[in-house]
Amino acid sequence: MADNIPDKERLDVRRRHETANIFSRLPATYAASRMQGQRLLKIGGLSIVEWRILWDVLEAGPITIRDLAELQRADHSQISRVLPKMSAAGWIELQRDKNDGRQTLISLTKEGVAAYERAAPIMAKRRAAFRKYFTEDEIKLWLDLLDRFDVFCQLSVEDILDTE
Amino acid sequence: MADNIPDKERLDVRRRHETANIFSRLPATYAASRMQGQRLLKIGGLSIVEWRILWDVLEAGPITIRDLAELQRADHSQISRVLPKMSAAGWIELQRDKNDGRQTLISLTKEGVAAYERAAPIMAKRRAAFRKYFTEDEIKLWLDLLDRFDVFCQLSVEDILDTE
DNA sequence: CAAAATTAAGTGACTTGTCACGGATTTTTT
DNA sequence: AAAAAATCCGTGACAAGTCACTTAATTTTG
Repeated sequence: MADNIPDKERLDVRRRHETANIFSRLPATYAASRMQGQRLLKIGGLSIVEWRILWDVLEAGPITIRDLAELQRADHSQISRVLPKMSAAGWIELQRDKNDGRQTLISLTKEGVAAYERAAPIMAKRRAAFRKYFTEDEIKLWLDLLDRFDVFCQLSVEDILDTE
Repeated sequence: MADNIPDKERLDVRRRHETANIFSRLPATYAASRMQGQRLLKIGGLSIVEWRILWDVLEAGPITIRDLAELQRADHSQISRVLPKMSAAGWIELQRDKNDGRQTLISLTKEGVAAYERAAPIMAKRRAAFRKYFTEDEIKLWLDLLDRFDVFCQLSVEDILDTE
């Protein structure tokens, strides 16, 4: 702690360390991406969670909450919590599955499709802009890193403690 | 919507699309990483925010809230909010900067160093495990992608809408 | 077939993260 | 030197995400 190195330099050193640490970078980068998404979706009056649901239901619906959560690699509670609001807005219809009474099937209404279509071109432009910043190969490489990182993140506390 | 493609296949198609979409992957991946971090820090009785603060203050302190936030690329409010609790726990000392009365200088107490040292070896093991999953070059490449993605995320709504 | 185990969904409680705004202090401009 | 602008920090309000627990329904097992 009580080094003789000037404060300014210790700050710079620390900044370089933080910059080179993937674990430090991820939260900030994801937050920035999320904020950008929120700003873009605000134009169409959607939240991120709503947008994801509309898109997935449009492409793969009618669909259960469970399957939606799996598609989005997210906890089902996140979806479950937003549905009443989306239903009240008239975007989706919820109906109990006749074959399996535990499940709820989500389908889009015309208003839901309209809500989707308000946001979709904007989000498509975002992806187009993204592809101007990164080549096809770079994206593939990145996805591969994410695949492997997902595996790493499944390591349990014991796995980590047993390292080395 | 009313395609003739079976539901199962549409789900698979959608899953592949989600899997290949960086914007879809980031939230899940970051969430998984954060959860792993939380589980590891729980052993030492720390939250993520607390851990980051302890580490940065140890390496670069005494330091202001502003500088801490900049190091972590996070909003100052996140740090500001946790400090009273950490001060009450006896880990840090807060004192108003004599040169600039707006600023608060954060420094570690002995108990703060002890709290850091309870978590540090565990987190070091995590980074060691991480380096077994990814080579030095891959990490460099990933950091470069993140650097460029950060630039992309700074694009304003207008920038995005002007695309193409 | 009854009992036990699993699964789907809803909900409470929490963490991590942002933005916006106000009050106090410092710095810059005129 | 006074006025204006900028900066630091605290706080309220919110979004996105998790886990743990409950209830209801279905499947599996004995």
